[in-house]
Amino acid sequence: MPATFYPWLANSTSMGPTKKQDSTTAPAVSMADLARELGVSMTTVSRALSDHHSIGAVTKQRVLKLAKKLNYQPNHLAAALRKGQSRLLGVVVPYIEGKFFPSVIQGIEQAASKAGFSVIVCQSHEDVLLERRNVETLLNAQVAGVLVSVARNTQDFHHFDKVRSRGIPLVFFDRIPPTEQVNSVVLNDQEGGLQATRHLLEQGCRRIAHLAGPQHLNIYKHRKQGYLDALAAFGIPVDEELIIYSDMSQEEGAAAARKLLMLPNPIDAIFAAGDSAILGALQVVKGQGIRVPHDVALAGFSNEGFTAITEPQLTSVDQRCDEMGHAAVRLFLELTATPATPFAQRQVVLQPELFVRESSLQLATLQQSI
Amino acid sequence: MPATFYPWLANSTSMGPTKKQDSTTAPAVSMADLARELGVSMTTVSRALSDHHSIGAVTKQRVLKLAKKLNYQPNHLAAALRKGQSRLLGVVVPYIEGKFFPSVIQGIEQAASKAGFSVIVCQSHEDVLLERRNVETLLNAQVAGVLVSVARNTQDFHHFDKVRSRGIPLVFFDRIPPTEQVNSVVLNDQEGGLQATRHLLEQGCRRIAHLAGPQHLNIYKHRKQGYLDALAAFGIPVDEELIIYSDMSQEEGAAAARKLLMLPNPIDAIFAAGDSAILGALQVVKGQGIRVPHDVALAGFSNEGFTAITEPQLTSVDQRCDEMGHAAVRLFLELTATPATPFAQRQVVLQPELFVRESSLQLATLQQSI
DNA sequence: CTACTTTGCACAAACGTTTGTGTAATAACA
DNA sequence: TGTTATTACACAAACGTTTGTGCAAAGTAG
Repeated sequence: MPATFYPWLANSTSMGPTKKQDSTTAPAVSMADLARELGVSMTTVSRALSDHHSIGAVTKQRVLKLAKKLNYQPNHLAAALRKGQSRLLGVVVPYIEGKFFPSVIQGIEQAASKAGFSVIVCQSHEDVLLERRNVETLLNAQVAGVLVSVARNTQDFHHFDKVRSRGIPLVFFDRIPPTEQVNSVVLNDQEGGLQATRHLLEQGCRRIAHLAGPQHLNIYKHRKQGYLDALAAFGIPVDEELIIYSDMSQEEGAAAARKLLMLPNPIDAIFAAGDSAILGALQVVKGQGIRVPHDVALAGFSNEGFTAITEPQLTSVDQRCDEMGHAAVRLFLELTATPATPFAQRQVVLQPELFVRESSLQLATLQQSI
Repeated sequence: MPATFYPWLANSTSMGPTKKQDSTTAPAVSMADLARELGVSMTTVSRALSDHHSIGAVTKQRVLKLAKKLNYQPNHLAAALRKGQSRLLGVVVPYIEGKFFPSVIQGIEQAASKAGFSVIVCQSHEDVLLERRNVETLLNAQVAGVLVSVARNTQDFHHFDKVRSRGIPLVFFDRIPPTEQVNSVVLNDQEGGLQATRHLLEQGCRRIAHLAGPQHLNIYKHRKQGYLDALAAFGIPVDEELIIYSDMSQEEGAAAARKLLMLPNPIDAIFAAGDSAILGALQVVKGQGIRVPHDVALAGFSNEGFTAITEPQLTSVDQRCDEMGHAAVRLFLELTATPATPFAQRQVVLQPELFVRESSLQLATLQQSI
């Protein structure tokens, strides 16, 4: 297939040879070209294209038509430079793996592109230093807004002050600064913990263990609180023996399960604050010949992809990842619309959704329902 | 916590009040500010910062020092505008889900940020129209390069001509245009198919079925070819009955397995060109009480996350996702370094790696090795 | 017919860089 | 001492937009 021809190349800018002698490089057509061709000023062209009221209808049409014909492509850089802000949206996440962050990014990209913004992503790799540098990078790129899920060990949040001080909308999602008053969109983790635990209770379980995550992270604290709330609602006393803390890894989930199964008073369910942990637990439980969900029911958190392919499939709380991306962008758009409000930051709380699967459907319940 | 103070705000630009009366907005310090402060020209400042040879060592030091002190942040937009190219790298992928694309993006982001580029991602959602618009968007953002994995149904590749005609490096990865001569980085799918099948043969399997994907897609064609090559290398005749074509979904994988298990002459292994298909097959095989790998060995392609958590764990060919991202960026960097070469496009072929797991480890072999 | 508003457009100055050219001063060489 | 390199910097013109201001012409009200 031969290289595409650009016939209009000959007509345009006949003043001297092109800058670079590279024959493959086609010059971009600018507003000046349109203005010259139409015999009007650049002002008129610019205002016609942005539908300014001070331009007559006929002139607008002439400009638009020629723009189409010459395939005029606006140089966003120049516009951004002049206006001091671009159509770019900066996103900082710890990493792009697993299910959660890719899905959120997917949601962000979708909503942003609908609003005419492009998304530029950075990873902090859970490193505050990198996170700081990412923010600088984004500011240098003159982004119109910054969406952040902070690194795990970030304690100092001063690098975000620069964003605010430049008047750039700043939205945190999922992982938000614990102390400060910020714009944020988070999941209602407590509600999620409540839903899962209540579901287990409704299935007839009465001795429900909880695999809890690091309590200095809000999400895990809230999930545990939901667990406690559900127990309280059913009038079941909390047995601290049944709450095991871990880093939520598959290995520690397995270890926790082993410990739980050795208790003299046997458990009949486990709710883990993470899917990896419940997966580890599942493997241990099955390995000991204990039937799931017949003897022990299981429920996790995050609704990871693998929950639908284990045997039995795992009940889990869905985090509404794409919805979180959408919400973050929506919040950003609202912030750009309204003038900067240093105080009165906005919070959006998403409601989780429990996906009930085999691992928590008690046969007893099934029989009852027949 | 009070808003951060900017004491130097009082000293700088004492000519009139600030543009906007927004007290929260801090002005960015520009090269002009540095120049004025030091009593030199902007030229000097600019060249000092970019380490130009025509600037004296002492002057350079003075400039650098003040830049640090005032926390000067270069406006990349302005530089990009002047130089006609930014430090942005555009990426177009079909979607950001599953394992593959997020991992590749992760690799791209890593390599790009190391080279001082930011990454801006777009999704085509497998839609040529969106893909086309994405490319326009990226061009408007004045990206320095474009990295693309084309949509499934893209047949017309003219929208990429614009990229080339502007002299912007264009690299395709994984999903590349079949007909054209392009810069690309792909996996050696044939080698992957060969490795997996050969492995099954070495485990003692002799009647190996193949779940093939749509043959109009190169990746699936190549994987099948690898399968055929391996059989040929072992002098085993091809039985067309054992090759089943599908869309590689879990459902069709299951259906294919059902069909295969009904053959009068029983099979002893299945190699699927995708992990979802082999997962479907695994479930059917187990459901019929057939032991894996004892009676039938299984191997898939992509090394998805779930291959390590099925029972038994699934052998699969790893696609070196992050390596693909790195390679794509490397290729882009090489292209920017060398002047545009319309012909003689470069190809990079990555070697896959077989991850052997339980689903293909024959007991017979284990016993032999004792 | 005058005074005032609206409409439609042009002029020119920004935005913050980069860079070709000019030009002193100093150094090197014959 | 005169000629040429070299060093170190300044001037000013770009890059492609946006936008405040100015200024006619046309419309409207008195």
